[in-house]
Amino acid sequence: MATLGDLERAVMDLLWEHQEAITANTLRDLLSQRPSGDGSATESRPLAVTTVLTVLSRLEKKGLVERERASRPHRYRAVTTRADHTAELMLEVLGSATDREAVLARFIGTVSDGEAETLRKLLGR
Amino acid sequence: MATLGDLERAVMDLLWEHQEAITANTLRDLLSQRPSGDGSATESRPLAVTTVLTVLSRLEKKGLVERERASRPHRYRAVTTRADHTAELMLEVLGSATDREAVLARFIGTVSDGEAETLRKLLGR
DNA sequence: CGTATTTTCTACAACATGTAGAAGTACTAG
DNA sequence: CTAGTACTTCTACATGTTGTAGAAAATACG
Repeated sequence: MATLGDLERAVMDLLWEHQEAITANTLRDLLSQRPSGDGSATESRPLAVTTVLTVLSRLEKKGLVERERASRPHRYRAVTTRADHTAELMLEVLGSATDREAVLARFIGTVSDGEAETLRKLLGR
Repeated sequence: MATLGDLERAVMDLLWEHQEAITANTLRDLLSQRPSGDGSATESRPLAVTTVLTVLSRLEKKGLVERERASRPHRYRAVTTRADHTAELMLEVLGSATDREAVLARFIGTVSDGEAETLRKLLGR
């Protein structure tokens, strides 16, 4: 599976938020603003741009990101939307099971009421 | 997330197949029979029993396996069913999304017809 | 008690990820 | 065209995870 590390994840989140392709420098700036998830006011030193670039090429290799090599500071964008990506992951997980129906049963049984309602709507009753 | 390696996965698959708790030695034997997934006729890869034991304690630490320390050759069993585990994973993935509805929409859109039918039944009021 | 079995400790190679300096390439102002 | 600047690619290392197993310790059996 394509499991992402924390930084990779943070980068993808930013790319998913921006429909426009953005540069590594922009990403670095955005990353330095964003608190590192745990809520602690860790005003840590910003990442080196090379760090961001490394992560971006890794994400590119994984097929999650593509870059415009044309524009001088290369611009990067997510290949899929976050929703697509997440749905794909879910399908991948589901696909790994031999007993799909049983999985779906547990899944439905645990999902929130609101989500169940959403699903009902989506499945067009 | 709790991502499993190939061997860990193979061990879990075997434990999930056996409702009875089984020993590391039994597992090793079962593993040596099982072809390594890729279909190649790679016969016999006799793992050392310590290897299996290491993997089992890691899985125990991850909370996926529990062991009966009482019986002399310890016996191991999966804590949850495979279906439960898979459904949990799916929920975890879904939970990581900010736009749950969108994810569910893609998910439903991609699931096979049969599965959609199953879901309809499961959600059936 | 001595030996065979079982379990735990310790170790290492390979890979993934976070991190970034060094070195190379290209673009712009003179 | 040239030097300096901006950008990209290479290379490197620390840490953590997983596959793999020998060495050492614990336990059971005769």
